[in-house]
Amino acid sequence: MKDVAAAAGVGLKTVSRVVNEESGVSPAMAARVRAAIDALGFRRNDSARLLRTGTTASIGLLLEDIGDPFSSALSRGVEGVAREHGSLLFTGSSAEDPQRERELALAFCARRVDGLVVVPAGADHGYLAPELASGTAAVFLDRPASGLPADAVLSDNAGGAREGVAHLIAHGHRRIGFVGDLPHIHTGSERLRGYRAALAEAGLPADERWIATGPTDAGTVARAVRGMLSGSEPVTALFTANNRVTLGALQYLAGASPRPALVGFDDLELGALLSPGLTVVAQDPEALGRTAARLLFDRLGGDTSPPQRIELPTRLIVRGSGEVPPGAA
Amino acid sequence: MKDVAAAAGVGLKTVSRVVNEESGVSPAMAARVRAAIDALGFRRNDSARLLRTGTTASIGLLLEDIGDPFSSALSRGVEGVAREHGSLLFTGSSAEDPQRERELALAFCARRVDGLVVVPAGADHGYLAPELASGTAAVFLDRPASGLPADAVLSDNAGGAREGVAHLIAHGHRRIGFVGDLPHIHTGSERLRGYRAALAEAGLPADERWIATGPTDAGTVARAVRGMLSGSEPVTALFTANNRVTLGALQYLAGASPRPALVGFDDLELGALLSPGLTVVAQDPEALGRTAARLLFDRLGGDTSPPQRIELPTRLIVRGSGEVPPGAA
DNA sequence: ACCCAGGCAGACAACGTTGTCCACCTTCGG
DNA sequence: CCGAAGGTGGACAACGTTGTCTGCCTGGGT
Repeated sequence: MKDVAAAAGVGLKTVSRVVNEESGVSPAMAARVRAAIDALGFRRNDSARLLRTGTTASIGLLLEDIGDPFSSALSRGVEGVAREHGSLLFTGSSAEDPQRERELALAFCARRVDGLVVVPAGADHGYLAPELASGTAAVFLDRPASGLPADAVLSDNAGGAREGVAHLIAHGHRRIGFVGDLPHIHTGSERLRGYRAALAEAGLPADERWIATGPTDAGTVARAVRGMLSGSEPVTALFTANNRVTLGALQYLAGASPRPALVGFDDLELGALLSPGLTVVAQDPEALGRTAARLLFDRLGGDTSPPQRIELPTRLIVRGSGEVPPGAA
Repeated sequence: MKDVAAAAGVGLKTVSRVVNEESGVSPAMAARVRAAIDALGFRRNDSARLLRTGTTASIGLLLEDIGDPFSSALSRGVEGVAREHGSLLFTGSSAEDPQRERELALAFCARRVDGLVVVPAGADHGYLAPELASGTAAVFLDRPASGLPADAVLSDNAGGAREGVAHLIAHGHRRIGFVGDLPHIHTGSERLRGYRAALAEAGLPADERWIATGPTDAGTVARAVRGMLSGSEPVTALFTANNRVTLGALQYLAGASPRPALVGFDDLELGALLSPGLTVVAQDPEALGRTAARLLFDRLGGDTSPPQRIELPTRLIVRGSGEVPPGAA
């Protein structure tokens, strides 16, 4: 910028004025400065600008795994809103590792992002308290924060799971397996709660042999499903509590006959094209992302009302996998 | 930082030394400084630090659409490598809009990212020349840059398409439709080239009625497929040139009987579970992302060899959709 | 012709950090 | 006991930009 000023034979501040399109510069002078800018290939250094002005026009998005369809849909929602606000987006994946989550969140804060949207992996977010105190906004997404009063945008996990399981019960299933996340993951425990609620409402027992909460890799899921389908009282239906579990179960069950009925939480890209069709409890991850980002920018805009918890409804999409199985009832 | 120095009763530079774990500070003093840091909840401002040191430890990733499974897999690959290098990741989606791509790229550069990984949407990347000249590294991903000598990491689009179409020909198909991207998109035209090559090798004509290159939304794809399946010489097989087209075609064809044979470029999450199974030409998007990011960090590390074009192989995954259809041959 | 007002340009400090340089104090050897 | 060397802490400038303030110059009004 100094070079530009020298080249154009003007003062530093005049160049700044031209770059920022401030009034108070004669057209002739502005043209001369612009010519110098083009000649030198000058670009304003936004880092310095933002250091001076105190804002960064950027937010951090902390996901579980950017490669997962659910995360990437969240991401799309957040990005759209960030764009509307002229904000750039830092993205990072925690891979469900609390330590990694913390490192990334603090790295974002050290860059002085204006705000954070966090899909929490860890169990304690107290480490963010100093950051929030110093003015960084934060909204938690998909799961609430623990140990910190903060905004959260969630799906109706328990309600959705309950509806999905009730759908299976309505079709005559009495022995329904649940395969889901580790219990310390909020969405996993909420969906399990919904599962139990649906069984309780129907007066059915919740046999612990039919409940698997563990890692969601394909192997673990396959073992869990195999276990539930064998023995003296095999399940006739499965409720799979997230997209990875559903996928793992479908892969294991491919070609199995008779295939147990299956209802999954989260829709899959090709869900409608499978035969039999895949009934799911669908979330709208893009809307989740948008809602969280809007809330964040509201906070950045000065909204100081108490922390909110926004719960978005789920939607049961019935695709005909609820047939009464042979031997049920 | 000033406050910390005052609170600890030491000089500014001493605090800096403690924060950066430099030698030359007595343990007692360091402890006193650390106590003050904790008491005040101080965090180093990396923006200022990076302004002073001249690096930013961040790279920009410019995608077509972060919500697309292909893009998000690229993203995962890039993120992993960035993490290894201690770099943070700016992400943005161009939505195939050249203007938007340019805005984002320049915004990243104004933030002085160390480098860019770009999935190009535009036709001319000359606007990046000044940035590259001033030291920003750039690697193009999935499609090459135009009007700029720069590194590119691509899939073997033509070869993969050729293999996929040859597979259909080997199974007796003579009238094979091609549904793909607009011709100005590099991957689209390369895959079309591969399609034509396979036909030519087999001595088959390439009827323009069987070639559709247009937007890839479900409606357009459905219309194209319908057109190819009607008339006096309907196609007996389809080659769908990317994941969105494949999805659109599958949705349109759901329940159609007899379903034409289908080979798609890009694997789908549930591809193996469809019946009939979906044969695809699979790319490895995560490896594409990793390769591009590695190349970028090589450049940042001082590699000044001439621009490279790295082409990753594709892999034909046969899942039994190549049956000889009635009336073919 | 003179004065005042207003528009426009430039000097200067500051954002928060790090690199350079210097000064002090301690300690050890002669 | 003195001198020198080494180790430790602090003052200052600079990174590239913007906000504030001052001052010049021009034009119009009396």
